[in-house]
Order: sequence, then C-alpha cells, then structure tokens
Amino acid sequence: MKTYPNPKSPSSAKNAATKKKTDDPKPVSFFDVVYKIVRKIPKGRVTTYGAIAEAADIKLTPRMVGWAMNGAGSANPAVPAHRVVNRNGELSGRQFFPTPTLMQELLEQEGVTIKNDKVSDFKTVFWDPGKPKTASAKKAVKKTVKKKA
DNA sequence: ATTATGACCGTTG
DNA sequence: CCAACGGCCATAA
Repeated sequence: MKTYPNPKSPSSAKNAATKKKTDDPKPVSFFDVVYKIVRKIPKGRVTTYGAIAEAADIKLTPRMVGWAMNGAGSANPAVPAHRVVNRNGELSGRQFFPTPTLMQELLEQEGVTIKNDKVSDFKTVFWDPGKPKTASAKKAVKKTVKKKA
C-alpha cells in the first residue's frame, strides 16, 4: 500500500451511517449491504468475501467486500470483520485490525480453532450467507463442482 | 475523464 | 504442484 489514500476516510463509514456529500444518488452505500451480511454471521462461524459478494447479489466483487470492511471498524454497530476470511480460510484481514492478533483472539473466543493464522475446520465453521432469492438457482450450480484440477 | 490500487477469486502457464 | 495474470467494481488522486 504505497499510495494508500484513506479507506476509513469520512467518505466511507461515515457515509454509511450518515449521508455526506459524496453520496447523493445512492441512499445507502454498498458498505451497508456488506455490513448487513457480516452482522448476520452466527457466532463461531466464518464466511468468505466471495460468499458475501454473492450474497450481495454479485453486485460487488470480493475486493469491494474487503474494502468495505475497512470502514467496519467505524461502522455502527461494529461489524464482526474477524469472522470474514478469504476463500483459503486465512485471516488475511488480521493485519488491518487494531492488533494483528485480535482477529485470531476473537475467533478463538467464539470457539473457532485457528491454526497458523488459518481456520482449522474452515469448511465446518464456514457459514454461507445464503441467497434468499437465488436460492433455487443455487441448486443448479451443484456444489459437487468442487473438483479443481 | 483517466490511472492506479485493493482484507479476492479463478484460470492459465 | 506452485507462480503469475487478469477480471471484477469502487474509491482516491
């Protein structure tokens, strides 16, 4: 992050709660969507950015999810960003927490086992936000497609 | 308006 | 199997 601007700038989290100047056309920023989903994550459960993105209706990309989490710390109520990991189950965002170890600590407190900064039973503790509308379409995708190469 | 970056993901080499 | 690249949408300069 060389030219890292300022993600938690007033135009991010602040906007989510209180509309400022940079958001007129949109009543709510896409941050709110992410926050809402993340807050839905049950305790002791984790999810991936991609899952959140899909839960958001694919309107966003995993990257935007992570970017939105930047304002999570300033969001109200606080967003359990520690329950959000990448598809590899790694605590990629731990570095962005007040303390790099805080994310792991929180997860362990909830009963999630962390191994080498990664979720042990990631697939087990993994929680899918679920797509209410595209629920039926989800079946068509068949999860058995897990095979990689 | 254009360029560059990002708490990612999937495919290609 | 491991490494590298591009794609995706949004924000900041």
